[in-house]
Amino acid sequence: MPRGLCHRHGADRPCTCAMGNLYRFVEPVVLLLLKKHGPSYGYELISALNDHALTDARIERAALYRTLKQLEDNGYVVSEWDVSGSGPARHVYRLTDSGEKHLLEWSIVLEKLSQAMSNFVSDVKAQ
Amino acid sequence: MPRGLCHRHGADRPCTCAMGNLYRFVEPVVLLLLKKHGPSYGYELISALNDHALTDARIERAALYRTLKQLEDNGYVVSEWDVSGSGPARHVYRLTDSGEKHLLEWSIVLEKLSQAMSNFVSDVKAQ
DNA sequence: ATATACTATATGCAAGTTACACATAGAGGT
DNA sequence: ACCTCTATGTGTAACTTGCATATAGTATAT
Repeated sequence: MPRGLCHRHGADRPCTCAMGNLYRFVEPVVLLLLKKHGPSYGYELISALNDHALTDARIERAALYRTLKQLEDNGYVVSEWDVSGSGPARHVYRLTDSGEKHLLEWSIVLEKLSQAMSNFVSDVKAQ
Repeated sequence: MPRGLCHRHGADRPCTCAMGNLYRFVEPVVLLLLKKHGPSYGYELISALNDHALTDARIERAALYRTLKQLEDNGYVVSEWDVSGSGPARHVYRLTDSGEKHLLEWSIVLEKLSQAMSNFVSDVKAQ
């Protein structure tokens, strides 16, 4: 990061920049974007990702490309090269059935986590 | 972890075990416990921590001791040694004013994150 | 006496993660 | 020739973490 020092938002307000990329939940958001908008590629996903991200941190390109590779290694997406358009070839990823299941699992995990966080916040406010 | 393989819950249900310790939000939960129950020490905190954790993952002792040290390095807690009881000395931590502020910052971050996750879950269900 | 169980704190390390920088390359405009 | 935009990746030092290990005080049973 380096952790604990945010260059983007400064020291004047709390932000999630001190959390790692896993904390930014890149994986589930990519899975959802692929489900909602169909097959896509890194360069296109990066802007959508920053619009739909769960935290206020900017998603690194490097993190996204590595996440996509990892998703493919795990069988959650499959990819092919699109050389039809002009400009550099696009590495296009498509969600698999396994990936859809994985998205639902993420949904369950995040629903519980959301509730737990909400309870935590109430607990803090009650003090 | 190793990430992506949960030995505790098996492969049959989604869990948060594949997330790292940062994901388990050890820091804010420790801060809240110290605020609610007053000064405490690692061995006592570890069980309370596992009861109040935001995720279903077991909090590692090593992670807790390192978190406590880090909190002290950042001025969010101060510590002293309690040698009054029987048994080994206890490293007792107490929340500082700065630590209370930090807890409130965490609360803001987690409130936003909770809402974002909740929206994400609705979005998944809408598909 | 000695074994073992519980309390309590902490470090060592291999494996994994990440923020930032860097490398590569196609196409279009000036 | 040079710049800009599109597009995909890798290199690496610094950091994080899961698991094992080290240390040590006290109590209870054998």
